[in-house]
Amino acid sequence: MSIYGTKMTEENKEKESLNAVTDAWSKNWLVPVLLLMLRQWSSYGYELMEKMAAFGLSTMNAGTFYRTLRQMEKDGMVSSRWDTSEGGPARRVYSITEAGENYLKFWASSLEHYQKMMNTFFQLYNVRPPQEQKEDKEEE
Amino acid sequence: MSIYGTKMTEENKEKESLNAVTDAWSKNWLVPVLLLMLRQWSSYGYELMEKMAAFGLSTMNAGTFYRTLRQMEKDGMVSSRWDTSEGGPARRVYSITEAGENYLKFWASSLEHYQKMMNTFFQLYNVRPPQEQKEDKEEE
DNA sequence: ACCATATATATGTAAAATGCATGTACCAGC
DNA sequence: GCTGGTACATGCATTTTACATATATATGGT
Repeated sequence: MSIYGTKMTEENKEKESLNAVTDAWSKNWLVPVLLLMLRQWSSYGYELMEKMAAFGLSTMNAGTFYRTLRQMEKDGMVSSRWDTSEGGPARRVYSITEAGENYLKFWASSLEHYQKMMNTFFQLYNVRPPQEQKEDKEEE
Repeated sequence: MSIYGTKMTEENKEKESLNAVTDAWSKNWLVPVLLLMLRQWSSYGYELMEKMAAFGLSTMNAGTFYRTLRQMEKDGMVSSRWDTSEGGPARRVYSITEAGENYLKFWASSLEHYQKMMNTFFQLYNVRPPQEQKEDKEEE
């Protein structure tokens, strides 16, 4: 399965720059979405990675993904314990912490600021369709 | 650094994590906002930097800012020429290119996708206030 | 038993991005 | 001459990221 580590064969460049943008989004959303998931059920890296893919966030490679989780634990947003009850290799099961809940709360509030940015962007974007004034001088 | 949490000197933890998030936003918005500005008038780094600050995007340091512009030129989104007509040091004046316009167009369309993400986030965020189900197991 | 595959996590390392300080240069005012 | 503002650039150390690889457990096929 290639949820992770898909290498690009370099023939479709538009798609490439498209991914450049969506990847930037994903990077910002990774932590909050993980916290959202963990707020519902505690879970472990491999499963979270699959859910992220289903969520539409093209995850980075697995290594970085796991390291992100460990970093979140260092930052106190989640805590982890080993689970060997199921068959197969042991799972590191993460649970959201109080600090993680607070981070989510903060994230939600900051989205409003982001909403304003988006509105401002569209205002500026729609106002003047790109005409021939590129070679102007700037006034002061 | 720990984020927004249980164990921190509480000096100004909110401010710290707030900046962590808004900086991530700013980084994403830098290129599209620069292109928006250049679509209106060609301009140069120093002026663009001031406008960005006025725009509310806490810019990175000047060095990285200039490097970003040069990188945008390498990527074909802008083109530049020297302007020595005004007094003072020469200015590298940037103009948006066709590719830059296309990038803006793509950015605008991707914002719609982003809008959906925000809505999904809030749906999940508002549905279940954090109760005591953290210690659940996952089903299959 | 042997081997391939899927599951599950982690790390070594090189490349890329970033922050910070510093350098170059032009001009105005004192 | 000296200082300060404007304008752009680079050197270098730190941080972040991608990519490949390593470790370990269980299952199914031959």
